[in-house]
Amino acid sequence: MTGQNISDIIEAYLKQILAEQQQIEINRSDIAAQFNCVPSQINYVIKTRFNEQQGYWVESKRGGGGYIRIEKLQSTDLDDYLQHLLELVGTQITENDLQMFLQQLYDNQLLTKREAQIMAIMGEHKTLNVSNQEAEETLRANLLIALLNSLRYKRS
Amino acid sequence: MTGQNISDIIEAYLKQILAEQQQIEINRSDIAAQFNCVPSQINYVIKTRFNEQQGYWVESKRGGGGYIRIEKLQSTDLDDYLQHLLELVGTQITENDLQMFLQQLYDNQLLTKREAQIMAIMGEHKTLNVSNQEAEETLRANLLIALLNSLRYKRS
DNA sequence: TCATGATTGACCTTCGTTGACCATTATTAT
DNA sequence: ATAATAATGGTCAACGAAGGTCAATCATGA
Repeated sequence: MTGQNISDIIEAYLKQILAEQQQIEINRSDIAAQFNCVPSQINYVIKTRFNEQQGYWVESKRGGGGYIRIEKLQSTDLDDYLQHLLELVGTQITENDLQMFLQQLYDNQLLTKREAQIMAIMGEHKTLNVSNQEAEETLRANLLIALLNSLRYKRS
Repeated sequence: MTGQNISDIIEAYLKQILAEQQQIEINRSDIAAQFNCVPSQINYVIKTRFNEQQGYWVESKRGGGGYIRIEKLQSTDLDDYLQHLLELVGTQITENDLQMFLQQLYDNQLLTKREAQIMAIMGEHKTLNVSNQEAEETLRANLLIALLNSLRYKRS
């Protein structure tokens, strides 16, 4: 939202295209030149903003005629999709990770905005208020897993 | 009341902007420099004068292009009722207690059926999965308290 | 005096930026 | 064919740029 840094601007640029295109294929050097940054910054943007937790699939090829392709994942089968997310969660997640998952669920209309906000608050550090960080992340993962499972089985 | 100390002055400054703006995004160092104080004083002001109890929502990001965003919340007309519920919660609650609270909230149309269901699942024994029963009930109370507080205000 | 709130600064965590070096693929010269 | 070379993208560690935490200290009013 608040694009002060280059990464945010590049993110916005790519997402604007992806809003209409489903997938995009870029040339790393070109984009880097266009936004006046080093090529590896593109990797940073992709890693932090277009990962699987956020619902994107990335493929690339090196060498002459190389490319980076970013694809917006769309769920054909709901159950497969949720199961896939469940696998991604693992046993521990950070507050930021949770944020990404919730955003994705909202984007895919599996949660309302309010539901996502409530879940975000449930997963906040200050809400959980446990001393041990490991325990906190485990607990947060448990909450998300329970949510995903509930979306899987109890649809109404 | 009137600003004798820097904290009051910074508070007044921010609230004056928020009187017209609904939300404000600041750069901690800039504000600190502007009021000739150390950056951490901004945190102090926010913590003591812009917390959730006082109807504000604060988000921040570190690193390059970081920010602190303060959002003014709109209190609902059911604030008194929610405060009353908050007093009832105490520090620990059982799964059954949680059920009753959620039913109340649903009956009063403060939660949708789905939202209540999600919250119930969050508070389940098997979701929280903590060994100690005291800890479990404390945690469950924390979740409910966070929910009630979030319902007290409306984000725009 | 003493309790409470305000101020300060040392140290920490997170996020973004950069560049050196690496790996893979396509093209061109032999 | 094979070997060099050019054209891509990938990784990673160092550094810089925010904001966060916490405990010590100071100030003030009851």
